[in-house]
This record gives sequence, C-alpha cells and structure tokens, in this order.
Amino acid sequence: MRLSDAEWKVMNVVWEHHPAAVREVLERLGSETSWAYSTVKTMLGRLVDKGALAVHKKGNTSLFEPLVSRHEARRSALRTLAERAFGGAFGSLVQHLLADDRLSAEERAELRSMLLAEREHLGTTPDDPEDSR
Amino acid sequence: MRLSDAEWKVMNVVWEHHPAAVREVLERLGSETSWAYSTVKTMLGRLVDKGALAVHKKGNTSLFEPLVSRHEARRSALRTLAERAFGGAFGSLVQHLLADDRLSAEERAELRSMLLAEREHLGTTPDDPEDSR
DNA sequence: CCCGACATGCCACACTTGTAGCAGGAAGTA
DNA sequence: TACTTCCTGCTACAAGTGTGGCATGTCGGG
Repeated sequence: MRLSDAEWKVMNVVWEHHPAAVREVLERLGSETSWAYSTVKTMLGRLVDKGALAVHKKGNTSLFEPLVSRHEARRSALRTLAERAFGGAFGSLVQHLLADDRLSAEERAELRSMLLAEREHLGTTPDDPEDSR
Repeated sequence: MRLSDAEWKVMNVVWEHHPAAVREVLERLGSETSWAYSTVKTMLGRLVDKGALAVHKKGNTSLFEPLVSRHEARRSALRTLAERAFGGAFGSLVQHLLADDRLSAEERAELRSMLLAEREHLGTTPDDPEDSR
C-alpha cells in the first residue's frame, strides 16, 4: 500500500475518527490544508480505489473507513524508505536517527529501555495504542 | 531535496562511485533495473536539474557527481516520513521499528550499545563511513 | 579518410499526484 | 411547493514520474 503525501493526510484523519464523511474529513483536516471540498472528495475516492478505504452509503452520503491499519501503512512506508534510502538496512536507518540528533533525550531514554527490556521478555512488545486500525 | 524512487536508485550508484558517466551508472545499476540507456540519461539529467548532481564534461561525455550528500538526502527522507506517517515523532518511528521485529538481533545489539555509549561521550557520535557525500 | 560505436540533446507519452470545478439529485426549510 | 444546501458523479488539468526513442555529433581504429 503506497500512500502519497496528500493521501497520508486524509488517512491520518480517517484513522483517528471513522467512519467519516467527506465534510467531516475536510473539517478535521482543519488548518493543515486549505483544500476545497472536492479535493478531499477526490482523495477519498482514490483511496477507495486503491483499497485503503471502504465506503458505504448512509442515506445519500458516503461514509469512509480504513481497510488498512495505520500500523500496516507505517510498516510499509518504513520498509520502502529503508529499502531505497538505506539499502534495506533498518539498523542503519535507526543508527542514522540516533547519530543525527533527531531524538530528544527522553526519546533516547525510552528507546534504551525498550531495547533493554527486550532481553528479558521477547515478543512481549506491546502495540502502540495510537496504532489504531 | 525530494528524490523519487527511481532517483534514489541512480543517486545510490553515484554516491558510491563518482564521478560517473551515464554508461557507468547504467552498468553499476546492474540487475537492479533493466533500464534503457536513455532512461538513465533522463534520470541523471533531471537530478542535475533539481540540483542533486553536478555535471561537467570531459571530452564529449558528461560526468556526474553528487551535490547533496547521501547523509543529507537520508536525513530529509527520514524527516518527511516521520512527519507524514508518524506525526513528526521520530521516537514513535523508531519504536515502531523496534516493536515490529524489523531488526535482526545483531542490529538490536548494536543499537543498544550505541545508545549506551551515548551516555558517556555525548556528541562524539561518529559518522557512518557509508554516509559518503 | 571513413565507419561503427558511443555520446548527447530533444522529444514523447502514459500514469500518478495535487487541486478543483460543474451539473444534477436529495433533503431540509420556509 | 419553491428555495437553499449539501451530496454525489464526472471531468479537468498542470506538474511530476517512469520509461524510452530518434537524430545527430564525435572519436578511435582500420
């Protein structure tokens, strides 16, 4: 599932609140974009076409909801990036982040403990609650 | 600097060996693509246009070399991804990687030591030698 | 000196992405 | 019922991407 920039914006909205009608999405996008109603409509339509959203009609209005989870989308975006920009090496990707001063001290601390925690209970990695589907 | 998929492929080649002529790039792409000579030429041209490569002629052939470092490109690709897919939270991005079983045990170990090392000598994060410019 | 191989410059063309308008139907309201 | 409002379906269109052809110029070898 390949999402373009604009598509990410609308998917993010839909993931956070669904089912959602066109106008709803438009409103929730708020100041993030200054799209016309039709633009949002087009986006949603395309996302349905590519299987990222399902649509079902309630009365005369279409309601959309995600067919792919945010988690899935993130996963695949990461894979793509890792592949093309880091030769497939996820480690080198993370390394880049760490070496590059992109993370706050707290984030580093958190990651440190995540990595350490893994030693003990492997496989017990809890899902990010934000990773809704 | 925004690179498309195909552009990443040729940039990767040029970063790894430059200056490079069209044919050279084509050959070094090897089995990764089955592009025609002209395709590579077009790509290189576009990359020059967008300021990613510099070209200078040696006799009748054009030689290309990077104007932006791989590091820079990676940085910006990561930023873009983090922004659109993770709401700007790099931490959450890395977390995703870790939680998602994307890293090999060795990579994890390596990261662990990177994170631990940071405690002692902060700011001494050495550059990845692969991060050539 | 001429030919073949390779280079270049320029053009093409379909598909995707970003952005949106328009016409016509449904639904609430005076 | 007539009007306003909102929704849908369809169309558009420029810029960016992926892919590559063609004509023409140049250089090394016979």
